[in-house]
Amino acid sequence: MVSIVSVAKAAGVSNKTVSRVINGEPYVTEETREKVEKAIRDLGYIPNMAARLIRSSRSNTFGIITDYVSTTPYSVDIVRGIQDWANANGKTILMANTGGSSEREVEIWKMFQSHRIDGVLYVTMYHRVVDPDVGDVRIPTVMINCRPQTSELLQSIEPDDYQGARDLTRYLVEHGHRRIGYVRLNPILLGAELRLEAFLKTTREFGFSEEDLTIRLGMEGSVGAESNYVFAAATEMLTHKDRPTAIMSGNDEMAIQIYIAALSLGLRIPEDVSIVGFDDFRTVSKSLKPELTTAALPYYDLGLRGAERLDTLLQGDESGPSQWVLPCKLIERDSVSRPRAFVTSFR
Amino acid sequence: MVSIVSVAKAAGVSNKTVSRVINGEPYVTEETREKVEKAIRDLGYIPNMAARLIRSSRSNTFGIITDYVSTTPYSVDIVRGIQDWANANGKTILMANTGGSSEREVEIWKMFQSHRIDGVLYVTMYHRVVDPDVGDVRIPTVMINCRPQTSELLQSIEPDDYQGARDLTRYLVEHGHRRIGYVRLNPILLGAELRLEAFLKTTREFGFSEEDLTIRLGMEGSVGAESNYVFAAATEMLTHKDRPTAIMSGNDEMAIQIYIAALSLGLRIPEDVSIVGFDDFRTVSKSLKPELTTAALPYYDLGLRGAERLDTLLQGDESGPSQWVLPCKLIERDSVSRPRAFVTSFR
DNA sequence: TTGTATGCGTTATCAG
DNA sequence: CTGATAACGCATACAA
Repeated sequence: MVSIVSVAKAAGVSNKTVSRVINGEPYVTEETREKVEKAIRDLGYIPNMAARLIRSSRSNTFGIITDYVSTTPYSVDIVRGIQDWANANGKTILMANTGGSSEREVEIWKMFQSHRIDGVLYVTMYHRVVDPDVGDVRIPTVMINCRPQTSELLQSIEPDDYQGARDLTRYLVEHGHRRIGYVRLNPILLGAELRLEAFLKTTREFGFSEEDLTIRLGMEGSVGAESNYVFAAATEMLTHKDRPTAIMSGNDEMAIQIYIAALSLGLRIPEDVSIVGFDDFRTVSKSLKPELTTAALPYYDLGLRGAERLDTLLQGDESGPSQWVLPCKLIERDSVSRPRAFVTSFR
Repeated sequence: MVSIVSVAKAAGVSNKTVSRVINGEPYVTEETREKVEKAIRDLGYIPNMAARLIRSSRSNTFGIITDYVSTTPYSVDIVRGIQDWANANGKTILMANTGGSSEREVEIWKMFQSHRIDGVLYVTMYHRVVDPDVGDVRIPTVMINCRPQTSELLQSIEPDDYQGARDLTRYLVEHGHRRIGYVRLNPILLGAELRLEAFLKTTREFGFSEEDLTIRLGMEGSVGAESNYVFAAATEMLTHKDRPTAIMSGNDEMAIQIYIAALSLGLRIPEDVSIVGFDDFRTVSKSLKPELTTAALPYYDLGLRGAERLDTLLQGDESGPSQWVLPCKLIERDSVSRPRAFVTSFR
């Protein structure tokens, strides 16, 4: 393996001079610099990070620890956001996932420690509360898409499920819907509660009563082994005599079943039923016809900002909120129109 | 930072002895070993990988280089397979993705080199032919889900799209379908060609003629910016007077649109049209009602086997085929039945 | 502007 | 079985 010494020999200078050139330090003649650079090119020298790290206790490496995120389609964008930031800022990424095992998690923290990682990004697939199993390892950490159970002083950055659901609800109301169905997410997810709460509160603000709302549970059970009631729930809602003119789906994935239920009953979307999703999971939201109006979870930004935040933290800047929330963006597509009854009665 | 020397001091032995214990080398008294292990625990010592690497030029680290894989829902399972293998075998994973940029790719190879990575897993999101942009870096590499353009001696491991499509076609034929529609994948994907070829050849073997088959292009254009004709193509097929009794979809995602097209036309699935997908992209295939019969791409195994293969390669074992293909598994669910006309005519 | 000596945490050598 | 010491590739202090 070609080292700094061999380059020095080839260029006829000392190792320190080579080091200067590599690290762009001043006080090197243009001439010397060129000589060294040529030698580097000729020998194909590439610096050895490990050796560098051993001296300067900054590895310029971030660790990503995930639960199932790398396993699942949803939140990979978080990882992409992190990677892009790391790429742009010369950091390396070490990645590992726990698969839900607490033992494995302790091992991972040790592994991170043994690589002298500068900081950790703790990422979860679903927006949820977690209890990191750090063992006795202590590395600066930013939590992404989750918040710590214990109120430890861990920084976190999360999506604003509440605001997203509120915007979606308003959007429906402003389109004239007065009977709205709601298919709930699995209650074990943080988003389930936040989104439902926003829906309930917002409709109440608009003067809706209990009878205007039909709320059904779509899924329950542990992640990966859920019971799925979405199709049945949607079918039931839509066959009711006072059926809702719009349905709000816990997420985009569940909206597939709502579409199918509606179409199977001969209902047209959006003329007979408007539908909105949540997440903007493109594979689904753009495959549905008409394309699905939904709220985009700020996954990519969560990753980007999280990495950025970790970096400022590492530079000793502890200012800023310890819990940070990023807004969801309403994506208007074609699955919502004014309800027919409503349009008719106001003509 | 607590080092091997501090442990040695605490245990009252030499650093080499500590090293022996850590690496499980023989020739250490049980008594000494326990003394050392206690010191390690007490001090919370964790080995420094960087320092270790500097001596023993094996980093025990694999690099994963992806195109857009970490960006997309599809093939994350490949990464999971790799991670699981790495985890079970004490390897660390360094991950980076090119986002399609060739410049970036060269940088990544350099970065890998500078970390003295043992080997690289080159992973693509879609099954395709690639031309790795290695620069002048040379690291043992296994390609996953893709094959090299130039016939360099790079090992590759790929899914058997042909066999998967053949099995699916047979399945349809064996269920009595004699008029089959086919919605093609984007032709820039390797799978598009292989799957279509299998479909054509298999139907021919069963004595189908051109008129029995309706083949339409579902998507085209560069990845991420495709033109999408699936809904229109399916609608057209299904309104034809001699409409197919079954449709084979290029993949599961496209099947969403086929479902919607069918249902919008008042057709029932599978009674009026049977539908099969490809990929077993669960989020979709299990959300569709009836659940989608499809062929599962062996993503997880691709990752697992790929990592395993790279490891044997690194141990100097060059035997085995340079191109290895893993079968797709037919996943039988509820979107296929015998065609009504067929059943009737044989009663 | 350049070079020399030393140390980082580990493993390897070889003598005890 | 155990330990003293060198060596890995680089950065840092200090000297020239």
